[in-house]
Formats: sequence, structure tokens, C-alpha cells
Amino acid sequence: MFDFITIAKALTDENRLRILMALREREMCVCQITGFLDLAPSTTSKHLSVLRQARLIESRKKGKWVYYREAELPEASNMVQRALDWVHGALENNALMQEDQRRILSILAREESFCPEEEGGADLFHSLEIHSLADDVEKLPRSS
Amino acid sequence: MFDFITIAKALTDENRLRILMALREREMCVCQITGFLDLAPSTTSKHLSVLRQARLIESRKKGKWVYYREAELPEASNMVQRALDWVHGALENNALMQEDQRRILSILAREESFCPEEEGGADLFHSLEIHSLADDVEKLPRSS
DNA sequence: ACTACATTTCGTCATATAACGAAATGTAGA
DNA sequence: TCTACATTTCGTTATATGACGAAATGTAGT
Repeated sequence: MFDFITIAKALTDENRLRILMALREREMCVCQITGFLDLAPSTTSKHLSVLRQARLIESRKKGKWVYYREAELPEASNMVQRALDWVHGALENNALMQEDQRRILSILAREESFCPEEEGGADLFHSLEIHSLADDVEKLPRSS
Repeated sequence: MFDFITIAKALTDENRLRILMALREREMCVCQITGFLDLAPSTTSKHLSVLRQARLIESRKKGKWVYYREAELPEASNMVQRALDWVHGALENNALMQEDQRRILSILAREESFCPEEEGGADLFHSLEIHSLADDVEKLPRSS
């Protein structure tokens, strides 16, 4: 129950929905997300924290940067999976989300030099040295 | 987008989730819902209004009573249908929801006399003289 | 018209949340 | 160590929300 409400609350903010839609396509670091949302870094960080506590996204650290990506099986619960499906199904044709895709591509092109993508090259979804979620997420009531 | 956020917000309150779960099984009037939630009638009414504006539930009037039920096709959008599926799938085994079922059956038995069910008899889901939702729901931004 | 009662609306209070900037934390490199 | 920078945490402010009781609205029956 509290898990459910935590997830639902995470889905009530437009900027958090934009983050979720963006992370479906690619993993991104905080400064890139901050760039396309056009928010203060502290605000972005807070949004990411809300999404992470709902277990909708995961993170890994690489040097100074923290990369976020959508929750993946098998860590993601059925409830999380269905929530993500609902979000993506409902918003994939949304105009703002499509505009965001353009903004993101532009940011990625511009910042390719100083925000280090995977050293392998253009491969956006290699998950190296995964920063396990369970280790640092605050304990939440798991009641129901 | 605003539709989505309106729905998500409607799903962030425990009492509203209890209402949605209860209405999956049967239609109920406000006084019955108030009874099993143990809230002030004005609070219940407000919750129902939030659910109705999200188009998750519909209502019909019968004499002094207003009966609420889950949104039904074809009025319910895909977004609403998927939201309801998510709620029911996630909470059907929840302890509080199952306890509610017992409370509701007890209330229905006790009030059978003065809260008029369908005149047909025990048939809980006859939908006569449906009070069309589109007529009285405030216009919401339908942007995306 | 008057009463009884179901429901909604309104006003108020306490709490939650999104935003920001400032300060703290952590890492890479000089 | 010192600096630069990415990120998070903290404190503050403005706004949204859930709860209630009181008052308004609407309907059925006397």
C-alpha cells in the first residue's frame, strides 16, 4: 500500500515524468537531466531522489558523475514495471515529451566532450560497475 | 499530460484507493462509503469529487442518494482503464482492502432497509438511468 | 410550506511538496 | 594539499492537499 502510494506520488509531477520518459531511451547524468529540464541542480537532484525511493530508477556512480537509468528487471517489482508501462504508454505521443527528445539529443551532442559516455563509444546502455540500489535507499515500510 | 497527472494525483490517497477497490465489486452511495471509511461525509464527498474529475468513477442520482461506480467502457479512456487495472492488480491482496470488504458487507446488511438498492432485488449492478458524466464534470484542460 | 435527511460547498487549519540558493560532500587532477 | 566541479543536503518560501464542521443545496414525504 505504501509502496503503491509512494510510486503514485512520484508520478504526479511533470518534471519527474519528463525524467522517466527520457531515461527510457538512455541513461543520463544529473547535469544532462538538469540541462534539458532547465531547473536548478538541487531541484533535479531532489526529483531523482523521489523517483529512486519509489524504485522507478536506479543509479550508478562514475567518477564525479552519477548516471541514472530506468529500473530494470529483476530488481524492479511488478508494481514498478506496470507503473512504468503505464507512464510510457500514456505519454509516448505527448508533444512535450517529443520536444524533450530533441532537446536531449542537442545536449548530448554539445556535451559529448566533457560528460564522459561509456568509453566503448556510442553504446549508451552498457551497465558497468552497477551501484546497487538496495545498499543506499532508505528503508521504507514494505507492509503491503 | 494534465489528464495523466490528474489521475496519478487521485491515486495518491489511501482513502481514495479504498473507494476504488470497493467500487470494483459493487456500486455504493455516499453514506455507505462514508460508513466503511469512517470519515466525515464532507471528506468522503471531496474524495469522490477528486476521483470523478479524474474520470475514474461515475455517478448516478436516485432520489436523495447518489450512487458511485467504477468508470465503464466506452466512456473510460485507455489511460483510465490502465490506471484502474494497475490499482486493482497491485492492491487486490492487500490486507486493509480485504478487511474493507468485510466491513462493507456488514454495512450493506445493516443498511439494506433504508438505503434503497436496485428494486430488482439482490442484483447489485443494474445501471438504470445513468447520470452522464460528461454533462457535469468541470471542463479540464485536455491538452495531452 | 415544512421537516428530515443525503450530499455538496465553503472556510479553516495542519501538513506536504516544489522551487530556489547556500552550504556540505565527494572525486579528479594540478 | 589545493582547486574545480558534480552532486546532495539543508533551510526557506509559496502553494497544494486532507481533515473537519458549518452552512448551503436538493429531494421525498407530511
